[in-house]
Amino acid sequence: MKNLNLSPSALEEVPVNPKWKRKSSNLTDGNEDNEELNNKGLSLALDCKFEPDSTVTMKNPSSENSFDDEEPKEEEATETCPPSKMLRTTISSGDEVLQQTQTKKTRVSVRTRCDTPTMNDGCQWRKYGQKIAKGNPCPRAYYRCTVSPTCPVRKQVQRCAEDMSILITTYEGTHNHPLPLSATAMASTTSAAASMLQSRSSSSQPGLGTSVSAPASISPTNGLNFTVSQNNAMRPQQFYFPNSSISTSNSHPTITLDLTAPTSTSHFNRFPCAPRYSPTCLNFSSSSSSTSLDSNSTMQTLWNPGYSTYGALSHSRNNNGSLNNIGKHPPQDHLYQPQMQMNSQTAATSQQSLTETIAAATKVIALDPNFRSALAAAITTFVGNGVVGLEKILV
DNA sequence: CGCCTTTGACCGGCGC
DNA sequence: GCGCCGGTCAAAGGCG
Repeated sequence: MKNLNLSPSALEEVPVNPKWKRKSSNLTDGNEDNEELNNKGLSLALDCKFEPDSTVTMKNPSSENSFDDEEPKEEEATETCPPSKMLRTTISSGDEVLQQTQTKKTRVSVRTRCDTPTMNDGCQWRKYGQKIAKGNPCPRAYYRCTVSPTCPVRKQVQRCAEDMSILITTYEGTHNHPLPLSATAMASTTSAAASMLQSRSSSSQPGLGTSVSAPASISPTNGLNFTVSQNNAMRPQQFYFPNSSISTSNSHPTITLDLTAPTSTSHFNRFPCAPRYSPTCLNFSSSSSSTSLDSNSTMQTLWNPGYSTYGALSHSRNNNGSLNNIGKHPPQDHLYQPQMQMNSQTAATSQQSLTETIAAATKVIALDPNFRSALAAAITTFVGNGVVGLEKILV
């Protein structure tokens, strides 16, 4: 069995620019906290496990095709594979597909409406390149996470060619360091989504006590449906991610979380009350430790589409969403959260997991109720009142 | 002065 | 083998 354990030691594959080390030294304040968190096992690093012996692979030709037909934008925006590539993937033997999955990093692409160059996800990024991608006049910017000099996480930011107001942020890799609370919303969600994507190739995850009981599927309404069960004692949890997709590119399996306003009313049929969120900068900040998803205020602070407390702090000289003063303890940053917000129903279960071992909680962060809550947060932030509908879906 | 962004060059993968 | 393209590097310049 091969595990792609994204522990810090396993993440040395990314060359480290010496400059980052200098930079990291400036983050001592934050890192000290991080180290403390590490001791507490509160790292957001995920165990991304792949099960070679799994009979479930990434391929899902019918659903992918159906999706691609309905949302062609994804191709140019998130490097979704062209038909030829997809064919190459889908016709490959299971071993080959799996091999590719193991050797290629999973990407999580988030489509949002954002007026600013990048959305503020609470993490600290350094731009290291910019390219004009084919098929899109808007340049694609490349960022590295600079919170930790060894952090392998990278993100690509690009405007949608069809709609300049849509910002496509693609995350790759998993943070190998604790994040400030303000960054955990996005990090957890993307990591969870990536893990979910990877879980599609795994029918079970021994040791985690969590399994994806059914492979994710693409709903007729361009949404992601997938079910996660835990410990067999927990009721299977079904997720629905509207406007989202999974793409198994030959190079990078990508999951796309489309958080933009519905381009088609059918996309949000499950969220009839969904308001059109503010087209302002996304702010993946959170100052809340609420345990209820039913609270609109909670969701408004988590992945707040408007400017909240953290957003005001982060508008420094680089408006790319990075946090120059990340180590200066924004009001809520000291409140590191091992868990994302969760609804009351899942709180008990997740807390039980936490009490077992924090390490285990870290591992299951993606497939645990955290996953649920993180994704729920993402959804509910943008659908606002739709949280009720989401709750129904999740239950 | 240190750190950042910018930007052209370079490299590797992939398709033809 | 060649060219295209995505991704990365690194020098140069700007900013606080």
